[in-house]
Amino acid sequence: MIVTRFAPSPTGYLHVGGARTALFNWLLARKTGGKFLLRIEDTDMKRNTATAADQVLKDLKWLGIDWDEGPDIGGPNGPYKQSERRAIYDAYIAQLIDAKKAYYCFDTPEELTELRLAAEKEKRNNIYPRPDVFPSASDVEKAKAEGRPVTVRLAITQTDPIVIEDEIRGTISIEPTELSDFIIQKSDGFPTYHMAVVIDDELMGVTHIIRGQEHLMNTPNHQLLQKALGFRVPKYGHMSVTVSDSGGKLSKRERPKTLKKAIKAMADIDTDALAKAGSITAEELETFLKGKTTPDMPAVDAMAEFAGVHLPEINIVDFFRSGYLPETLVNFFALLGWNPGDGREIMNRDELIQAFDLSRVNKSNSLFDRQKLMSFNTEHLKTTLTPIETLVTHFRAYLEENDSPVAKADDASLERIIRINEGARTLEQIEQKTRFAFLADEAIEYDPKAVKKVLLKGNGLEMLKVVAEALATLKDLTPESIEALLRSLAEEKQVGLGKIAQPLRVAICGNTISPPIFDAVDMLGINAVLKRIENTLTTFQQEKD
RNA sequence: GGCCCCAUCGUCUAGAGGCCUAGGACACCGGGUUUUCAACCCGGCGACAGGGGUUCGAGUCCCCUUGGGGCUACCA
Repeated sequence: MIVTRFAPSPTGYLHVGGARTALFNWLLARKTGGKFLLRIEDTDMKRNTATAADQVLKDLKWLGIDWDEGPDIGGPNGPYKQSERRAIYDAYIAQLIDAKKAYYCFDTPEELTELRLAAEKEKRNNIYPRPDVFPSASDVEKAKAEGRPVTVRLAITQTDPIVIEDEIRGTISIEPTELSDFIIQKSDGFPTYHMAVVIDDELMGVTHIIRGQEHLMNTPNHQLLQKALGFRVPKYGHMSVTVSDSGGKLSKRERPKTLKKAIKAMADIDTDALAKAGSITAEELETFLKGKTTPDMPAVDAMAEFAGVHLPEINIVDFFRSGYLPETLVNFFALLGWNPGDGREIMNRDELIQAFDLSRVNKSNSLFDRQKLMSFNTEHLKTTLTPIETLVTHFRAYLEENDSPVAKADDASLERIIRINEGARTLEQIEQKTRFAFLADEAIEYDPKAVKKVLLKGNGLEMLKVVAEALATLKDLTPESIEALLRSLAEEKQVGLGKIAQPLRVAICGNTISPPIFDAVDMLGINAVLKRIENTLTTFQQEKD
């Protein structure tokens, strides 16, 4: 049975790269009827945060990537947090030391830096100088007494090339002379990533490791470790990386970078208010704009919202907040470096699982194209692709996350809203087009451009009066009856429907963008419609005169 | 610098030596539809990085060059 895993280190939100890695492992497991494990790699005590681990789990769940064993649900090979597996690692490290396959080191960080600098200067690889005689237990005591750090390194004694049979890249061979004895236990007693990952994958029965290209050069080390410990070698597959369409790596830094650029371009922004919006001091804002410091993510997000800047989505939550569907992301990520080979692009989860094949994964890097993502979202937003109940659930979650007034609507209304907005690109667009119906009549904000073009120029206001009179006589209010009424009105007045619909639209929505006008009127209800027309007439009649 | 990986339209890609006059999708441009924004329909633009081989025949195999990426930590 194929067993795959996703092993994030909890240092922040789940990002695009991590989600893609998780997805490929998950697809492989689901396709083959195998198991998919989740393991938290929290051996770096300096970087981990407890909430980050929970957030990663939450993000995966939102994407619909589920696991068969993991920190929250347990399993036969737990615990699934590396910080809770210390005893296991210690035993294997002791085993390697006893067998003289690993040895203690007592170098200070300064000494190691010196070694590295010397190697750089001489233009050679930084290979750690292995002592001829390995330090003994008493040497360890002595070093500790002197206050020196104690670490453990693996002795690399193999002379044959290390061969990686990569499921994606084919055979890769590396000379052992390129490899340095690396640390397997840190001075704080924790194993390094290399040690922990090798032991866990063995003990948890992981058969296939699909990971990013950044791990390719770790693999010889891992294989050496497996050999030294008498473990089996799992199958490896190293995926290409995905880079951002705004240039460079798809990294967290993109959001602050974009914000900084946008703020600098705004000549007349109130910096004090901006700093306040981000809950940072004016000084902090200043150093940020000078490029010296970077505020934390919540501050960046808050300031972006204040300034009305759209930040590039990097983390999975960013896509959620921007109104993308998890179905879209899963579909899109899967196609970044893989394709079914039959030309299909828009696929749901089951189709992806059905079609997935490791041998069709590409080797070349790809660019994250947000426009294509948006087009995918448009497709997944259609009820022909995604069940309406699913769309309603996602829409409600989106509305609640963003504190939208539309969240007041019941499920039946949300369903209707989604249906009449078929063709929208994101949930955000649907929300923007619909929120007019959930605001107080007096809270409508008129778009000056729309007012000028539709109401003040020409006879927009007169038409509005006519429409109001006609609507007031309408008995049963349905989109169909409204349509019939407005159409006959247009005919009677010898004008196009637009001459009637547009003023009405601006009157009830405040701008020229709305769902189809008949639905918009119906949704709002006749009383509110008449009230808003009246408000509009009184507000702009004088302005025109 | 060293080691490793990669290379087809702007982007994601199809392509397993003759099915290639290189196909699709997104984007872009033009047109249609239309009560707005979208969506939708039709059409168009547009690529084998360069150079050597191998072969009757190369986008496909080999080599070199160039370009891009990754790694080079007591981070994962």
